[in-house]
Amino acid sequence: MNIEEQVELLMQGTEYGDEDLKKAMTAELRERLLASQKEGRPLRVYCGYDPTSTDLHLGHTISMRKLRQFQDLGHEVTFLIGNYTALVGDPSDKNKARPILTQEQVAANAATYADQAFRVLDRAKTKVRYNGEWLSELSLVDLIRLGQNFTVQQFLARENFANRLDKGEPIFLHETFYALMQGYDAVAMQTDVQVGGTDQLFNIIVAGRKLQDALGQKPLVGVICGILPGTDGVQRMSKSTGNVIPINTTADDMYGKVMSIPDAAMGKFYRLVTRFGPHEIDAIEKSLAAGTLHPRDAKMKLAREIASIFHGDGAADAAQENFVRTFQQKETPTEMDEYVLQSGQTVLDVLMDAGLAESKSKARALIDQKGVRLDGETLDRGDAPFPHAGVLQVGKRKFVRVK
RNA sequence: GGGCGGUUACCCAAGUGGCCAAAGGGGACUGACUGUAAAUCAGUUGUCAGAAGACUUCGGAGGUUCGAAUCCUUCACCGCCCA
Repeated sequence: MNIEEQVELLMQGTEYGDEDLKKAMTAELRERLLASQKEGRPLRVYCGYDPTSTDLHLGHTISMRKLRQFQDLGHEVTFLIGNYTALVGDPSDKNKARPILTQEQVAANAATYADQAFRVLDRAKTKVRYNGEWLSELSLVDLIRLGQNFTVQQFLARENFANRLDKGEPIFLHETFYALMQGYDAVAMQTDVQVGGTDQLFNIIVAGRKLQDALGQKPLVGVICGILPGTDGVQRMSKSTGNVIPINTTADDMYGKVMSIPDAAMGKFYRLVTRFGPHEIDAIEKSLAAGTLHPRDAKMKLAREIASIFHGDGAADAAQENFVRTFQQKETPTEMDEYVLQSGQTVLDVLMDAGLAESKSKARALIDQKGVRLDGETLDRGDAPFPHAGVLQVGKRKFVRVK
């Protein structure tokens, strides 16, 4: 892959919100890649993760995919665990008071986090480091000196803060330290390239570059990844909006959830979380536009790719077969959970007990809505005894074999 | 330290004494249709009850009232302004 193609790949899916900045970063990246090639020195690339939660979803993997691209091009990638920042408690996506994590919790979270990350990253080529390594060494004086490189106005101009100021939402003082701490990470690791989401634009472009410059290093190149929408196709994928595609789920579920995204969102998914390069994606979009590729097939390709990343080709193919069988041919899946019928149970009892409904009210609603079938026959009496053994179906995609 | 305001269901948010199990939006779920778990349209979304209805819920705890998400007291957390 020549340098131009590398630049194109590495800038795929990036979003700077400003054309000039994007041009500048693209140019600097090109320059860095050329220098790296000439000197035979891999670029030092990193992305930081605060292990505050353990349930990763597809949205979290965007930056990992980007790191992987650097990795595949032979650069040195560090998966930085923000154990020190996590101890402080990041309030940036504050909704609820974030509990301060203990060291043990952070370590445990970090372990599961890294474990999930290595489904995207190449474990053998990844350095794992903790920012407590150097942040815990900083004294108050050091912090003050770092702070001397910034003005309050710079922080207030930051979109994130400006919005919150406008809306009367809290801005915690230590959030300003956050940028400094993160910037110092870049310095401590002598970073060439830092990867992050658009919410990290300030921390990366302003804080990181400025501190490096002030401390005599060449300012890093920021690779700012775009935002992945959730299953609704519009809002950012996030647990609180309930539109996530989790990493720790079955291949079938993952495949199906990807199939449920609106057609319009496919482009972003292709660019942000798959292994496809610019030319392949381009070709797909051209055929879509020309009508030679059916949107459903484009989405199936996407779903298979994503399932394959996390579960391997075999499981992804099986998921695809199941999908076609169940939803396109309306047949029952080959494998399903089993439930042993007990005497005297009503339809409602079985729905509840087999985990197909959370409450009797919900179960009743499902029956009223004609969403409950036994061997293809719609059941309309919840209080009636369960008729007979067979395949119990709730909605389009929940099946249980009742014995 | 002083003054004012806020805390509502999965999320956002309306509601300022009965018509409130609580508007609206998002999400989720179901049905129809389809090209798919897309789009579109319709419906459901506290719990229990076959139903009428009953019970629990609006930051926590008390209180006023025939009646409270709404008024009072107090506690907790948060915001804004002034210092």
